[in-house]
Amino acid sequence: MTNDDSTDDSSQGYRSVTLKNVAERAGVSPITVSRALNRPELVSPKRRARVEQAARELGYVPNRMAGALASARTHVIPVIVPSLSNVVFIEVIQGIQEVLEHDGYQLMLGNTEYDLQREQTLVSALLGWTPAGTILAGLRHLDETRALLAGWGRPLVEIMEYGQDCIDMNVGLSHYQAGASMARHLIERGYRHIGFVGTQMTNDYRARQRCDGHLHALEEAGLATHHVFALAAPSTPALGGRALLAALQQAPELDAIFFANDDLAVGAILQAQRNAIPVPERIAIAGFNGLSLGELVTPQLTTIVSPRYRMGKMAATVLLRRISGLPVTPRTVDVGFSLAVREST
Amino acid sequence: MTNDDSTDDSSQGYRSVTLKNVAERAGVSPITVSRALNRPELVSPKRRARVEQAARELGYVPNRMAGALASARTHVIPVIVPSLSNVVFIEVIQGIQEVLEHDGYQLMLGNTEYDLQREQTLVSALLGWTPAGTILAGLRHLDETRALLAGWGRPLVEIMEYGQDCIDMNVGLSHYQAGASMARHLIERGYRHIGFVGTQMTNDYRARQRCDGHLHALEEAGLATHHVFALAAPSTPALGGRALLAALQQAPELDAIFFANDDLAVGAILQAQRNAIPVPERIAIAGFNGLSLGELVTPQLTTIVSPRYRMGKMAATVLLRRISGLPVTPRTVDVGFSLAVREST
DNA sequence: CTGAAAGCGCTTACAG
DNA sequence: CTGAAAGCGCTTACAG
Repeated sequence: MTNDDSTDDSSQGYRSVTLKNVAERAGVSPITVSRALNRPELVSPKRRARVEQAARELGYVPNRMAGALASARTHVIPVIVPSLSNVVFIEVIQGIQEVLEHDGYQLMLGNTEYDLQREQTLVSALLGWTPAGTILAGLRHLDETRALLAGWGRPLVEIMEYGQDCIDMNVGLSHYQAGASMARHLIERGYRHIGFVGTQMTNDYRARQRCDGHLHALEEAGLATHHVFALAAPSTPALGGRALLAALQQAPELDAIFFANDDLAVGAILQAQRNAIPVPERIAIAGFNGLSLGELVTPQLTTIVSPRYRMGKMAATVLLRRISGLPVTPRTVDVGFSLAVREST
Repeated sequence: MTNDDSTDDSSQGYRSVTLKNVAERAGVSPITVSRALNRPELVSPKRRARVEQAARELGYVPNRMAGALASARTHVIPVIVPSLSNVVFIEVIQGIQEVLEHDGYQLMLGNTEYDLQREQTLVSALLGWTPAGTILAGLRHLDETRALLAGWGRPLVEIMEYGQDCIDMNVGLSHYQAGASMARHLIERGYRHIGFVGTQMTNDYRARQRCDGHLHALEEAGLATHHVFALAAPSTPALGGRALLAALQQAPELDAIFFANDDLAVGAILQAQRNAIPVPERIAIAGFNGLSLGELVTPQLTTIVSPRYRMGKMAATVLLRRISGLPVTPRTVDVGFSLAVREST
């Protein structure tokens, strides 16, 4: 069923109920309608009621484009992440969304798929919405992107990782330290042949940072550091399972594997179970993220817990503070991480 | 570090490079700039080059608000879903996003949290962006919402479920039939005391439809239909595990449980493993969705596979067809489902 | 192929 | 408390 009501609807040239229509119906000027709707305290109760009724009767929906253009301000916040397949980003987005929505801001989602060139295109397109501020995953961007954002002059939060050199504000954690922390745990437990399995490490430089931290810790302990397995496909439990088997075949001396994330690690545990490989006796398994699934598998997964939801909320909160002109100090926040030692190591 | 460059940046009254600025720099009229950027074939190569260079030098980003207002058309598509915690919606969104982005449309995300009143608020707010079309999860809405959308006059696709009474277009599957299909499978396998476990069934009426279909099939087979466990919290594997134990305690005669989704069912399998409850010998377990994790757990999960990603792509595709004025027949598509019989039943 | 004029729907100072 | 005027940055016919 198509619908052809009220106004002239030529499918493209469709124009809906406007401020002016409401004004006519309420018998006031357009400007009074605008005020009655946006700053009701400035309008007499009587007229306000008339306007509100007229708006309701007409099914008036304010045109945000016009409002934004006239006021040179919007309630749009682009949020640009490298992936949606990873639950981690979903949780961050949920934290952000909750805060934004509470204050009447609309999230606009961009997905770079770990491609900095796509990020550049997205940033440039989204700035065309004259957003009030922006949230961007990561601290690494093309020079062009950095320049664009630096010259933009509105609040910006870079999230996920913590480091120097942010453009405006930064809320994240050190992936290098997280990697080192897990490696030290494995070393303390007595493992001596520790491998690392990651995916898409060329583009996912945060996973690479965890790997680097891990390698650094191994080196410090005088252990071999050449057991790094880098896979091309996106992380899934199934891939983790296959990677476990492949790694054990290629390097039977391995006694522990640190997976770049919990998706892979959980898959490895499930695969080990299928193949009757004792974990952690034959091979210890560790992950990164702290997904709840890790507590349900047997053995339960040792992992590093990152405060994703909280990071999202915090990023949105400092952004909105800056947007409303309030001071934000410090400009950078390390949300940290914690090591959850469970049964798999 | 804050940035204060170029233009006057009073943080709110900030205005950026405009068409006019580019025109001045290129030594042409604004209208030529607009054309050079939007319909380059209408402009002489020489001027076009001048314009493009000026735009690049100035870092010009077109103001979409102004463009939208002037042309009465946007490239915005709101996508409204009931939840982001559920991977299912993420996959649908990915499918949609891929198609939209390819055609230069921007997805605007709304999350109702299974609350029809919130849906109404969101729809009304998002229509203010004068979107080119809309994608909305579900066929049930408040009367107010239906009226608003029916009067709106632009293309709309309702997704996830298939049924009569869509407002404009519909791409989905029958949850009632899916539920019945799984129940019949369990009956064929010889199970006679079959329970159903679902969460938030008051609001998640698609889960309720699966339950209804399941109950109908049991009734047809002359089996008891009173083993329905409705939980209040959102679905997680952990909750599924707890629900399994609770159900077996309350109704020890149960020999099979159909979980409303794979999140719950996978958790139940993992929990059974921990508690050494043989699956399917003591209790058969089935799910709904076809998440890949179901193939990794032991025993592998019997489930119903829904084509989420494909549904998302299809919905976006028919929407864009309608937006560009092409005919779409039929207006409703049943994407179907398939029963994946694995080890857990 | 190029430009002057009008207008999209709203808000912002500015007067009353 | 209320309204007339100007303008936000762009595009759309309409003339040349």
